[in-house]
Amino acid sequence: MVKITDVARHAGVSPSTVSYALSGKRPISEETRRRVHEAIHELGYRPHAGARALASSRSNVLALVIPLRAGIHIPVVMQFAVSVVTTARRYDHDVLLLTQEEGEEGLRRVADTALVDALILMDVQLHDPRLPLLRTLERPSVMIGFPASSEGLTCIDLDFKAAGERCVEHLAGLGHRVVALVGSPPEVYVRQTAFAQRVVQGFTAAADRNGLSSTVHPCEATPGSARAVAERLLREQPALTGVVVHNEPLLEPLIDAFEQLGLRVPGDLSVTAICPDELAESVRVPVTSVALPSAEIGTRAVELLIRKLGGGSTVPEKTLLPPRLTARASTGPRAAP
Amino acid sequence: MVKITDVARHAGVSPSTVSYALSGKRPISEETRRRVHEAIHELGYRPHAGARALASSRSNVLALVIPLRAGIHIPVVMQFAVSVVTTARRYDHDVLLLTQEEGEEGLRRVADTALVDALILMDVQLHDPRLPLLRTLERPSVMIGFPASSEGLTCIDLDFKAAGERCVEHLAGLGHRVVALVGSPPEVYVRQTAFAQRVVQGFTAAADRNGLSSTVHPCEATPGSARAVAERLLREQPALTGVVVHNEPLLEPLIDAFEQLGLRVPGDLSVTAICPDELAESVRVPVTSVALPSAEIGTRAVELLIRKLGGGSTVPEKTLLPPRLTARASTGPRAAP
DNA sequence: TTCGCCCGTCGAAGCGCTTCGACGTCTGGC
DNA sequence: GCCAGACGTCGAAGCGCTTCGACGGGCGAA
Repeated sequence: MVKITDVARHAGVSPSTVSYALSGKRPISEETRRRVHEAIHELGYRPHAGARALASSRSNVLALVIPLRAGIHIPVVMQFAVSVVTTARRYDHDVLLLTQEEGEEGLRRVADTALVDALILMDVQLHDPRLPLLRTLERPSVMIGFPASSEGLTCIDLDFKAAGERCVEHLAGLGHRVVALVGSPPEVYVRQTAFAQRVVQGFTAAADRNGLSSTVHPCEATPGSARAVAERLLREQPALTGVVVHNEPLLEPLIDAFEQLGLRVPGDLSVTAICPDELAESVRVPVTSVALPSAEIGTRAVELLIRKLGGGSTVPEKTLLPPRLTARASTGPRAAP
Repeated sequence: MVKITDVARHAGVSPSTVSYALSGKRPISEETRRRVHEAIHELGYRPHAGARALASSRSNVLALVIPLRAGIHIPVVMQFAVSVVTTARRYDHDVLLLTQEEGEEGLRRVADTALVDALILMDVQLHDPRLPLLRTLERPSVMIGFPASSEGLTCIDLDFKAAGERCVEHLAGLGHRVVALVGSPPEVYVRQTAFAQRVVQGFTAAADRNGLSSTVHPCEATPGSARAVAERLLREQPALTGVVVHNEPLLEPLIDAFEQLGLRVPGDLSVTAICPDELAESVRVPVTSVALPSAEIGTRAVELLIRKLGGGSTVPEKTLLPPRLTARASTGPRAAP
């Protein structure tokens, strides 16, 4: 293994000079810098990560905790993870993958052993048991999603409340008067996952504000339940003409179910969703949707963390990404009664 | 930060004794071990990962390289990653996540900086450009999938050739004489991804062996192309009664397409697939399938790596998991002509 | 011209851990 | 009863890097 002393000797300087030439933490003459880099290149030198971490108390590794529970859409998690890794690399960091399963002990382990410099958590619940731990940990963290109290923590997410509102307002603007929200599986609400509840809040608030009649239906993510909920909606709200879907796997089956029940989309029924653009576009009838910008959230989360690690500047505790609605083929004006 | 000398002092022993009590690399008396563990617990001691890595030249971290290219089924990748992380933890290792995008440079970086002890690669191609690199790297690796020549490397995967055969034989056993394979998207073959080709080989070989008439159809993973390929199959092979699907996202749409074209599954057409059990069971008509055991492959891959790291025992270069076919509702005997 | 200061570089002191050799103390086999 | 060897522990020497204080030379200000 080639080490920093080898490089130093080869370049005719001291090891500390090599270190400074690499980190830029002290001024080094152009000439010396060049020789050092030449030596590095010729010898194929790579600094030893462990030694570096020990001496600098920075591992340049971020922890990413991914959820693996029921009711979360896997591709979203994956896209998110990829965006975190990609962004981390731009800032010269790597990403350690942890599963939610390891729980608080896992967080404490990677933080306390200095394996990682900072943490990113997904799938935050309203009263997440990890919250107190994160506050005591001496390493910065960013959470995707908002707990009930984010005091002293850093959170980022799509503004799901505004997203729910945005969908309703889009429908209201098209003249729809009776709307329904087909939501995430019941267990997601039971766990009090913040984002699901906020969609409901926004949906309901906007419906009330606009004088619409509205209902909310948590729903399993199976094709069978798509059919069931479609039938139920038509039975209970015969005048229904607008639907908001916040349940990725259900989107396509639900539209199928409505059409099989004789409703044309968007002729008889306008459908809008909160989901990744990619999904909204791949449905048979492209769906008007508020984008779930997982890649952007991932990028922003990493950037927040890097700034926190950089010290100096403080970062905002809350970052809410404004919803962006794209009108597609699945929504249209309410047919004349 | 509490360090090993603190623990040593608190337990009334020397730091080396603490180290040995923890690693078990030298005999320590029961009494001393107890005192050491008490001290560790009372002080909340956690060994510093960097220091440990530096002194022992073992980071206890594995690299996992995930693909993010088109044509691979995301949930499979995710399930795989989760199983790798979970298994790694059982052997006291963590997992660093890399994207294929970083390429060979990424592998070299994490290996040469001693950030990781070993590597797991997914989505291996027949003539994968990373092969020569892996051979020169001084760290062990395991590949998911088989390149053209695996000389000197360690590979593991489902035996896709046997899986293709198994599907055909199941159909042949039910009396079917004309079969078709609906495969992965064309780009997967163009890239010469090993597993896709092996399915074709097995499928064709078994069909020939059994005297069946057969065709192969690479296919995009979009609902539209499901319809298209279904129509084409019926047009070109009117006597078709057996289909093997090796394309996860297409499975459900394809069955839908066949039924919309007036074919009952399994009445008129028997369908079998190579896909995760979970998917096969969630389709409207549960599909007879050869399981894609991503979780098991992940587990086995980690275990191979751990054994390689342990030195001593050598591991097999090739591990082929035998296919396991589960008969479900989508296949039945060929109707009397 | 001289003083002070910045620039560029060096040497040495760790960072917290593992591991090697050494050493005293038992034990058991002959 | 003695020696070989195992057992249990210790001290010290690094692992490869960063960082701190120091220092000589050059420059501008006085």
